[in-house]
Amino acid sequence: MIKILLPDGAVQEFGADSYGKSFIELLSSVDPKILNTVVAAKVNGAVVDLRDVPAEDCEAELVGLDTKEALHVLRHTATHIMAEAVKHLFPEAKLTIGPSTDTGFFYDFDCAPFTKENLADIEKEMKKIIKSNPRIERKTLSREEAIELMKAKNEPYKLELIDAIPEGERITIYTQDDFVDLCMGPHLLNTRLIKGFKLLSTSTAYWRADKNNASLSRIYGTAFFTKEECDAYLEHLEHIKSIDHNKIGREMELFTTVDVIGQGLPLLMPKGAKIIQTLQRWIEDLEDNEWGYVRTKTPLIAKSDLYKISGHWDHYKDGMFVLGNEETDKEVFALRPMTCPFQYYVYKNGQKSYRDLPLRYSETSTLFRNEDSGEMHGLTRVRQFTISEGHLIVRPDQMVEEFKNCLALAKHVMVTLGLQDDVTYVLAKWDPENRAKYIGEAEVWEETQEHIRQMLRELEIPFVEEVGGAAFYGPKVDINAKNVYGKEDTMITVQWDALLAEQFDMTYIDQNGEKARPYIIHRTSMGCYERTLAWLIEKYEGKLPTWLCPEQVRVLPLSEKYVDYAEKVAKELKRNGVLVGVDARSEKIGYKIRDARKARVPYMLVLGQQEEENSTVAVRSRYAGDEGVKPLSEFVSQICNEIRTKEIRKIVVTE
RNA sequence: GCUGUUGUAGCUCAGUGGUAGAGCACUUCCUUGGUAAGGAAGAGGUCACGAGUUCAAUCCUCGUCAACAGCUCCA
Repeated sequence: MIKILLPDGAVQEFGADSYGKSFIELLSSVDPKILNTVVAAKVNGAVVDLRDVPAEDCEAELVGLDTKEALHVLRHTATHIMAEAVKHLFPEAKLTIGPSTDTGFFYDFDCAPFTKENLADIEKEMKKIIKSNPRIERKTLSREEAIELMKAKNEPYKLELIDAIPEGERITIYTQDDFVDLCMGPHLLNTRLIKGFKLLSTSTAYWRADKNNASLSRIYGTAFFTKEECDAYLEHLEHIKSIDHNKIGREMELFTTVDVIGQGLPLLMPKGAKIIQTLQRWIEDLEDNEWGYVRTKTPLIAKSDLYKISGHWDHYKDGMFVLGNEETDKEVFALRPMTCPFQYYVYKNGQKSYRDLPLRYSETSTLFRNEDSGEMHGLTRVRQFTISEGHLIVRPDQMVEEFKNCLALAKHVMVTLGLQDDVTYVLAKWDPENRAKYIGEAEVWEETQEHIRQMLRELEIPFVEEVGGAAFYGPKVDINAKNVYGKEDTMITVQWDALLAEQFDMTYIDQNGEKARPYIIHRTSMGCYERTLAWLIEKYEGKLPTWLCPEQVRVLPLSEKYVDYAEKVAKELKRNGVLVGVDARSEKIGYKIRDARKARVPYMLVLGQQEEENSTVAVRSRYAGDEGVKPLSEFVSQICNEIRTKEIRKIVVTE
């Protein structure tokens, strides 16, 4: 019996006389109109083509146009149409792969790179094809037939793909017009469903994502069932561009880059530096005063000998900035890419008792990593950056509690920054299938991971688990965040390390008077100040919480005769720890308000509301609109309170 | 690191084989107490850097540096 759940909610059953018929035929027998509202079928969770013949004991639902799966089908078909258009215009282009993605589709061709003009031509050709509404047909071929076909079509990459298909798996091709592609499907029945599409960009990509392979020309595009959705998405892309930290961070004069200084070396300007200073002071005080950390300050460079002990010299030399020449110089130095061994030697100064532990070392640590030249991006991927790095040296019996506290601190930081809902906590585990990569016993790994799992639950932190992501010495928790383009970066990490203490011969004297190995926790509470700033800018669209703003209030005298008064007000605010600017220029108030908005200043005080000085001021808030007229003292205490409590105000976009 | 695009005034961008333009910003003066632009005048650039071709290069060629996008990487 074949059961199909129809769009109207009814279940249609088909008996033996319908066996061997495709979904298309079955649905047509019920009502041909259904085929205009569905694009695929779903059997046991897998999306299958309507051209498929269902099994005799099959239960299927239909994939309607409003589903995520349908969009993938649509986009997959769109990328085929694009490939057809490319083949029409550039017959020499060789096909490779062209999948749909969550936001659109792409196709990689082996041919000369495409230009913007090419893109417009290809789009035109696609429109022509869609309008002609070609029949999209599917054929199942034997391996030999498929090989012969692709040989005849002169598609070497497709031959390679056929080669990779496991023996016994069905090989299908889809055709429309003169276009043939090796493809598993499913695809649309009707190209006219593609009502809105747009080719977005070109780039290159390596064949099979391997940089030793041929460089292919890729075209990105997106497609929707309606033109409105497509337009809305394009608008969304524009919006994203307008909140990219790399754009508005420069506009807001938070940072800049300079050719002669170098790649990945942004300059933090006064406003950007102020924000980072605020973050840094907050974190340092928090760690030292409330979480029991002690501070170290260790060198930014060290002899190569140190890195030879730590293993970096052998495994990470390309990633380090080396000072000097190994061949000719007596001593060679390198800028540090991490702080671990430096803090280990702080620990190793003097014998430690079990009573000394845990020792929580923290350092606002500047690191240098010689990233590949194409990797740099704004403030998120740089060659010099500063993190609040810490190493906790603890007794094994203290490990769980200390690890949990590190997670709790990380959560506190995220919550205070208003970012807790935007991050993913990842428990990176070992891979039991690949034991060679890890050190230690399986039971210990499983036990440790269960400890961490338990901690995350107790702290009410939602998390995902990732097999194989652990460091070789132990599991870790990474706190990841996505930028506006959806790219994920690690913001904070807490790592369990029961191993390195041995490599560095770190010991303490236990209760029995014997030498024992401590455990180590590597952790950050603010992973990278530069990256965090970038993320804050994007999250708040440049409108940072007041306590982080480099300028929290701007005083705007309505005319020059209020300038003195404005300065008095500014002084009063400054005395209360508020970062304040005064705009004394004599242009119309409109200019001043525009400038303050451009600088994303949370509050504006418009002076001159009343004849009598010191009585009241008009308060405008970028976040909450016009707050009206109130006594200055009331306003001062309001904003001071807000800064003290690190209140995250709800953002109301008024621009 | 790879591929492509880009680099002209503080910003956004035009433009040309015969050593440069616009709008905004800036400065001065006038005007104006009120929510994104009142008027007038002025100042500003080795056209990223270096080499080559040419009588002549901002423009053409090559190299370098940097920015952007994608890929690849991220202990």
